[in-house]
Amino acid sequence: MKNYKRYTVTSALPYANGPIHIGHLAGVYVPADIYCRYLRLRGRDVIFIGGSDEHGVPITIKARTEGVSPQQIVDRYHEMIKKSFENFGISFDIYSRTTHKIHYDTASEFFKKLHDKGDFIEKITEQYYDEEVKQFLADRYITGICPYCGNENAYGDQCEKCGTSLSATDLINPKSTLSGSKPVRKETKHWFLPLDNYEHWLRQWILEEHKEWKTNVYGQCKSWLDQGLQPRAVSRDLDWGVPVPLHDAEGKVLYVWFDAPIGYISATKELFENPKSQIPPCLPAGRNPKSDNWELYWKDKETRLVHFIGKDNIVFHCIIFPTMLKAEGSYILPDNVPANEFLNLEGDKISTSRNWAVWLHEYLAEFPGKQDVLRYALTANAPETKDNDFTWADFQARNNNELVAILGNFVNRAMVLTHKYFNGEVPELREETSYEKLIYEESNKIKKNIEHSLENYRFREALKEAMDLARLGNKYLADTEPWKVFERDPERVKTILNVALQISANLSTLIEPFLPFTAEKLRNILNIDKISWEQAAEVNPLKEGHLLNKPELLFNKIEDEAIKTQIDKLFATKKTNELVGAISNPQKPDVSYEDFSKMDIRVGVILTAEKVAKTKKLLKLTIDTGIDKRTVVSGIAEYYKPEEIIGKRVVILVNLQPREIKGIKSQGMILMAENADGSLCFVSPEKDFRNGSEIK
RNA sequence: GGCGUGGUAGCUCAGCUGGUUAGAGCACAUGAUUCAUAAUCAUGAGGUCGGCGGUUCAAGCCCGCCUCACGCUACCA
Repeated sequence: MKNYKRYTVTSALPYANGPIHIGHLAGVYVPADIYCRYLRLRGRDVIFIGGSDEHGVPITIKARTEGVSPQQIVDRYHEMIKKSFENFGISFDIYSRTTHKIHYDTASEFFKKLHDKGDFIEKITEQYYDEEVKQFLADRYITGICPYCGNENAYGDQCEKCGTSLSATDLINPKSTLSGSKPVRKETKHWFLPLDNYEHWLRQWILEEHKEWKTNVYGQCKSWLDQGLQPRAVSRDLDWGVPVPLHDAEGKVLYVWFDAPIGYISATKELFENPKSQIPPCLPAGRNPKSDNWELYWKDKETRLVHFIGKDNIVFHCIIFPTMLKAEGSYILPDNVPANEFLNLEGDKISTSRNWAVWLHEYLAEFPGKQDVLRYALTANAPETKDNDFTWADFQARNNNELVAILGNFVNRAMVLTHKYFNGEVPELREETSYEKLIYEESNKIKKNIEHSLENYRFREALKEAMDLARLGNKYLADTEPWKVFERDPERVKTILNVALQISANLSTLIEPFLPFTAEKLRNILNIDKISWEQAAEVNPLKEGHLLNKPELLFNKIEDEAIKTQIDKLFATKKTNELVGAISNPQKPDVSYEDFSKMDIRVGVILTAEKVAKTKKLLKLTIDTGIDKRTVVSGIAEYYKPEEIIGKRVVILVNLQPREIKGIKSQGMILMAENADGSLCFVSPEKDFRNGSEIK
């Protein structure tokens, strides 16, 4: 493996429209923090970059619905996120935000350079424009009638009623949500990054030169590359974001996915502009940027750039951003992108909108002083290779059976025994037996194992290995039984407790990346300063006669009630969600009888049914409508098997404009009832009426 | 439908280029022990390695088909 002089570590910029939850932590921030703390402990030159991603359409929508400005929204969440990260001990060198001026300048400059080099292609397309407020409308800002299900309030990108993804130009009677006026189509120009031109290079760079990337990352990249890349728009018509830095670009901003990763660069610049004021309180003293030149961290070949992200970000960090960097020309490329999978909560997907999450700020308030317990539980069960499940029962078990019983207990045993026999002074090391030599060897081996695991982004494994040192300590005490030996051979006990305390001191270093608060507490108990990684498990850090502080428990048991409270809270959320789901959609506006009577709805019967090839949802049906026998394509394959529904009596809208679907002309629409969960069922006449009977 | 990733002990996961009786942690059982937050230590039980078929002297690992989970993508009344 190449030896790098310095490290630039980034963690995905959280989107500033909501707080941080355990999914973000387990997937991105905890592993990134462990990695950086480890590197710092080893004295490596490293910067750890974070910040809020504050642009994009969802924030403008949230602002609009709350009747405040986008800036107010992002201010609120940025502060909240920043504070909870600090409290949780995520040791960013800087936690910046994409609304800072330095970011606007950096992103503009970046865009401008690519533009001037002719790296973009320009395309003119037609989009809706609101003449009243003189603005192009993002798809989300347009509502209208869904052409498929008739929902009156479909959004321009998606109909939330039937789940269909739409293009704004599909909507019937489009309406601007800004002014309520009818938008007009207008030509607009946008800039596209021609990813397809970089395909060959990307294939070589990823598929040939980075075979060591995690299989999920590598596989996802290969999938994208094999499907072929398309030019990607890097600008939007919007008034919230970094303005496109060109003369003819009024009302246009950089697409949030273009500007966000540049945020890593602008945050780095900001860090070096004013390093002193930026030191967050949670940063350990031995903080590390060893140069004062930000460019070294982004442009020097001897810098290792690592992006910690969740799996939803793979394409941006492995394909798009590297292409941007490559096109710009002066930047280095990521050496690795250790993307994690997702964390579920008690068996269900974490969901911000459904409030199905453990929110960091709430955890910190409800479990004060227990940052490390969550860090431990999330690391031990990190979704490194597949989606994992967080349960409160597991959280409790990790604390009680591992942190308390193995780590906390070992340290406490060594401390209590030393106070009991030697008044809290580190006793002298007398004659060492082969067992003590074995302990030294094993300790050193454990350290090497942790190093190897961490260098390869295997945090779960590394944590387990760190705990092995506490296990070793417990075993050592059980085997040597100092409480028995003391009566007949106190000299031997001196050696035993000396060694047990050395193990504790080494633990304070080896657990530091994972459990920084506990490491600090342990050092206080032992009354020692930080021990460097290089020294840990190499020399005995404690001097004979060194006075220890009073024993203090590193962890306390978490009782069932505390866990029950959390589970009850989630249960209440679930109940609320069910109630919300049970509320029927409000009645649509009145229609005239005339409008209704335009629809020709008939009783029909299904004659044949077959799956449409290469689709998941579609069945091709032949219906006897009483008028004729016709073909209808229906999206019900997830709920009905073709053979089950032949002969089924159904209700069909026969005069719906025919539409070609997957090359099949569909004449009409089968009426279905939809349940709250989106499942569908047929609507049939109660009696055996003849085909072609009209429904009125 | 296509592509990707995963399906190994009750739970969470290791298993390198195929090679002796498939491993670890937690949970469980038994024993030891009492310095310690009834914590610890030892031993043990527990697996047709998602299913079926194939290649091979030999497959958890290779190939084919199927199935389930998650993601991307297509198509979608």
